[in-house]
Amino acid sequence: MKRSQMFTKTLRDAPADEVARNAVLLIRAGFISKQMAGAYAYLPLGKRVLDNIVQIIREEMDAVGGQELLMTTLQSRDIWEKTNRWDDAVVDNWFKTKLKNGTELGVGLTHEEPIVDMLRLYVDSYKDLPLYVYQIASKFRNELRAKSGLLRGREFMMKDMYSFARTQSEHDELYEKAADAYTRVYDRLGIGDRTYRTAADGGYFTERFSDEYQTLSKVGEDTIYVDKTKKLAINKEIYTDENLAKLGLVKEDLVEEHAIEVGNIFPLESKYSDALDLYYTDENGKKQSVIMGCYGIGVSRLVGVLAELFADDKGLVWPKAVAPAQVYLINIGNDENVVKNTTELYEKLKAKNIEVVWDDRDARPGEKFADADLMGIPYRVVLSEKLGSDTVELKSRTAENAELLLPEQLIKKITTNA
RNA sequence: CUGGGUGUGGCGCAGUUGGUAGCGCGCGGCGUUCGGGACGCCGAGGUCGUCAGUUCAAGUCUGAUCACCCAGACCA
Repeated sequence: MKRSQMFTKTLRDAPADEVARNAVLLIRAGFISKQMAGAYAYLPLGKRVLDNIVQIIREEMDAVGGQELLMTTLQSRDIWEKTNRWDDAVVDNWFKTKLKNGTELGVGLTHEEPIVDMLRLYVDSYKDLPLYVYQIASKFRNELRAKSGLLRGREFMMKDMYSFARTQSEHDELYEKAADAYTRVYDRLGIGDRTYRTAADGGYFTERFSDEYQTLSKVGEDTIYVDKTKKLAINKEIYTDENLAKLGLVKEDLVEEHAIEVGNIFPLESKYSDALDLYYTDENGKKQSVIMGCYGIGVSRLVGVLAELFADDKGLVWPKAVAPAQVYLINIGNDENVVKNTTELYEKLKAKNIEVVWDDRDARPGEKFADADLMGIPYRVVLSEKLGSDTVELKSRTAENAELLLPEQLIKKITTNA
């Protein structure tokens, strides 16, 4: 993509109505645009990051047998009444709307009810189970207070998966398989080393513990106690001697940390399946309850988490796995040969399927460097008269110094490291 | 929802005791520049969040309202 054709621009000043680092940087760099408190539009660069994260999650869910589908945002009231989750006194962050004829509808804040209700048509026999289904879609929650940029919005992108098992032990297997998939997702996103599986309150869903995935960060809303050796943690909300014993954690090994919840998984037992009449017939012709689990990842929140975590005083620093492009290509000056060589390199990189933003604007070097840094593209490549016609300069976003290479060496280096 | 704060060209801000709006960035033109956000000259762009009121006169005072930010509570 040529920079001169991108419709977004970078901003020198931070927006006045944002304080959160993730929002400030993402807006300044032209990745997102605020529509209202808690609702952000994704501009081309931000959309690419979001898509890259989505793709990683999709691959890992598919790898454990997840089947992707897409439910509707509009939800009918009656199924939510069956589980007693329609009443605003019970679930207070609903967005609700009405049909012209007055019928009340819910705007999807989660999808247990509609998914279970829909599956009644397809799940009859023990032969139809076990099953994982998931979707990646927008969720709407009427939070009393949106805050922290992408970390807590009213409209956000979420991956929600649901598992359906015949027995508790089969469920436990599915649950752990999904947990492993979560670990792989966070590893691939570059936050595996600071993300902990964290025992938490099952909340509305279950008497058992749920598991949150918490990424250490000083801006996190949650307080957790981490056992770094065991790679486990416990949320402050259930931090009692009794629970520590249950989890096999020892107080002396725990460190208090702030963290951002980047995922959570819940054992649901048969709470929803029973309430919505989803049963199966076993080998003996007997009606049995379906044991469920649900598994959420805040996809758009992850964009914010990565922006928040991987940034320096110059701007964003994307991990290669999610960066909107791998290379920020810069020609310095408008010398005929430099432009010609840059054009050739640009075409070569594209031919190798390396995503590249070419800053072809008639701008001064400092401005191009500043934008390359602000946008956080992993590699910066410079061509100039000074370097001569067969030399290009490569600098990684996190490196202090640049190195000089031949164009072919550059391509080789990027393709092997990318 | 409770408490605190903020709304003035596209963005970031200033605006004295009420007297008809100004700066920086950005934008358009010309010229000089060209390895870390250059410089000069010229130019376009604002019913001061909205509504109502006080006043000869309101960006400035009063009331209401909307929006946004922060802290807390809330977040199944």
